[in-house]
Amino acid sequence: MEKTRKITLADVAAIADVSPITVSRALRDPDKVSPDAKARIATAINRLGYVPDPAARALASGRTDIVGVIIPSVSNNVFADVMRGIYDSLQDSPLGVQLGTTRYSPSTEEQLLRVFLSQRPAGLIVAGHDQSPGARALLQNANCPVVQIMEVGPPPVDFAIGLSHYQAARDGAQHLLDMGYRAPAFLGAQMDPRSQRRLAGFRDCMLAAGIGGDDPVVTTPEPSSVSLGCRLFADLMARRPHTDAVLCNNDDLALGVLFEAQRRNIRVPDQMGICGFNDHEMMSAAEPPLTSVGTDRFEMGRAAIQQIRDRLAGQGHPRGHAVDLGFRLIPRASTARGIRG
Amino acid sequence: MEKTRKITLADVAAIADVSPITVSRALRDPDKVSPDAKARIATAINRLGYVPDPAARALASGRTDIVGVIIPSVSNNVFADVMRGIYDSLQDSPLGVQLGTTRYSPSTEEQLLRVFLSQRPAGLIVAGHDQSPGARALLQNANCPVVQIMEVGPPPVDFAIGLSHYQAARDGAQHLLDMGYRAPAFLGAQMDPRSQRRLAGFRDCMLAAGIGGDDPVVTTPEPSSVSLGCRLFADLMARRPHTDAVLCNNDDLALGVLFEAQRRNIRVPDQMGICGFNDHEMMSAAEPPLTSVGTDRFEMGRAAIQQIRDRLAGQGHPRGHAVDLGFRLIPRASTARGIRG
DNA sequence: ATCATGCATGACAGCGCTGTCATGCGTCAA
DNA sequence: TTGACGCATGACAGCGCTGTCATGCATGAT
Repeated sequence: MEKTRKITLADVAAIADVSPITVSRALRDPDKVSPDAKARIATAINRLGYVPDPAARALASGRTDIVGVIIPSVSNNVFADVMRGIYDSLQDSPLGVQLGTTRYSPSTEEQLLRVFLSQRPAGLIVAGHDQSPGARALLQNANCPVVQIMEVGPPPVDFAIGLSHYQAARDGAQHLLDMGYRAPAFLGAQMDPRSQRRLAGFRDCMLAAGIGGDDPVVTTPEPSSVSLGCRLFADLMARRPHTDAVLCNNDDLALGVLFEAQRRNIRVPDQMGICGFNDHEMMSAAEPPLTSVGTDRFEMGRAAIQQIRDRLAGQGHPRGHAVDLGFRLIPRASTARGIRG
Repeated sequence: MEKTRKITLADVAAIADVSPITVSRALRDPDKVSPDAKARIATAINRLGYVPDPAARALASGRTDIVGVIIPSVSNNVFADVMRGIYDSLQDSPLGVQLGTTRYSPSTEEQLLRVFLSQRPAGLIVAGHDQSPGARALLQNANCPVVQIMEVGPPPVDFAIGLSHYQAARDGAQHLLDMGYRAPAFLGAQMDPRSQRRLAGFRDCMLAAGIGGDDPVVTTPEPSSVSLGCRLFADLMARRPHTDAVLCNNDDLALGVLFEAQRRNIRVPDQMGICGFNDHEMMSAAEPPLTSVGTDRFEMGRAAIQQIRDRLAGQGHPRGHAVDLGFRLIPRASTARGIRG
């Protein structure tokens, strides 16, 4: 295979009969170049198939067009929706995404942050507010917009968009009580900080209602899955047979609970109420349709990129601002006790 | 906020009392530096918190540590598993991932490829073999390992790992016939090239069995979802009430079919057999558990990165090689007609 | 006629690192 | 003792681009 020499700005400049710097300007700031020169440059670029070298650009300008995205895990399908939002609002922008995963480890997160920052990113998107002190310091001093997604509550480093997981779970739990359930339990897998706060919301709701005594909580460090929902529900019923409803930390678990209940001929919603979290698309399709606390993951991703784009354009939300997207309890048949369909 | 000057190799070198080039070597090729110098350099790096500048490195060396990954869409949860495999085998490597999505458009793919290649990536992972001629030429001349994932069959540009979607679907269809179903249908959403080949496998199986006449295929350009599975199944039953089994193009659709069947009191598997594709984790958890054609998406991602790492180390599969991971039909209750559980 | 002004363009240096070649020194066989 | 060799280290130039400042020229006000 023939090794073709790399095509540079200078090659384009020679053909277009201008200086390299004019070509550079034509690409980055076309208004500053005469229409005539622009046309010649465009022709030359096409003819040569010139593509700018991002490394050289980054070195010379001290900036890149890369947005660093740091999430705990790609398998968690909450983040799949966030990523969709991110890619959606990346349309028609020169920005690219570099994705890193922390595997729920704060030290990995800090290290990743250090690597990403060394590339002088155009922006940074991180999940949550629970960084290590070192990571937080890095974010604080980052020379680019920083967006914390998923959650609002603690003061943001720069800008945050998300919801109160505590309140969302508390409302979900309250819904179970409102529907007449008297012994709700909580099912959770891989309890990241946001899950912890959801659990706290559940606990406070029960406390406020004067329901307590035994421990209605089953969690595990395993990653979430539908099968895990089946198993956790089985454990729960073995340990606490009088349970009449479950608030699940996510929709996968809720689906697993539904299947396991079907297997055991436990009638949903009459004998067992089920409420999920996030309102994944499948919840409405299930039989019976499953109640869930809806969150807008897509919008979190979309708005995060939008904020970065706005900031780069000198606009956007000011530093320290947070947007609470809220949540929506979506009551469905799985918690409609006593209501005949 | 105080603007701290960037820490460079030269700063580290000054403190460690060596020349910058020795620091550079200590980082990239430690065997070539004396233990004594290495120790001093390590101390200096820690003290200063030095992090190399990837842009400068890329410009000087003509290479980066970025692997470009080009997939159709992040929402397709097949790719979530692939990404898990990719991140898993990225552990303990200096490589990073830049992710691009084609949104199923060959021209977007070609453009993305051009952008990625301009960064001189360490490797490239692309989904499938159906690139535009231009994109294919770019891959052919890429100055890095190229891995085509998901599918094997056509000769790879460099290295390919995947399976025969035609054969996998054909076996799935044959399984339905083997279980005694006589009027199977095919349900598909967003028919990308791999889905097309699965459909072909289904059709050829039916043809070979002498089953035909009406058109047992329902597809749509919409992206796949569980709810869509419900709707497509409803359409199918309206149009072709004698259908007694469905081969679904993926597991989401299969789950939707199960729910819709439950809603209509259609007994699975006796009145309706259901077979999914990919064998997502939830299939075994469903009630009844759902038959599926299992594929190893995780391994595709894992092996793709491994191949790139091996190549960079001067090893790995030779150019032109392909690895067929195969598939496994996982028969479960959803197609166990006449067998009482 | 004169000069400040704005516009299009260009010259120059340098971003932080690495490829290449060169150097100094100790070691070992003849 | 001599020269060849391997090892650790260094000097130099340059990767492709952009920030900064400078230049040349036409315009319109004075």
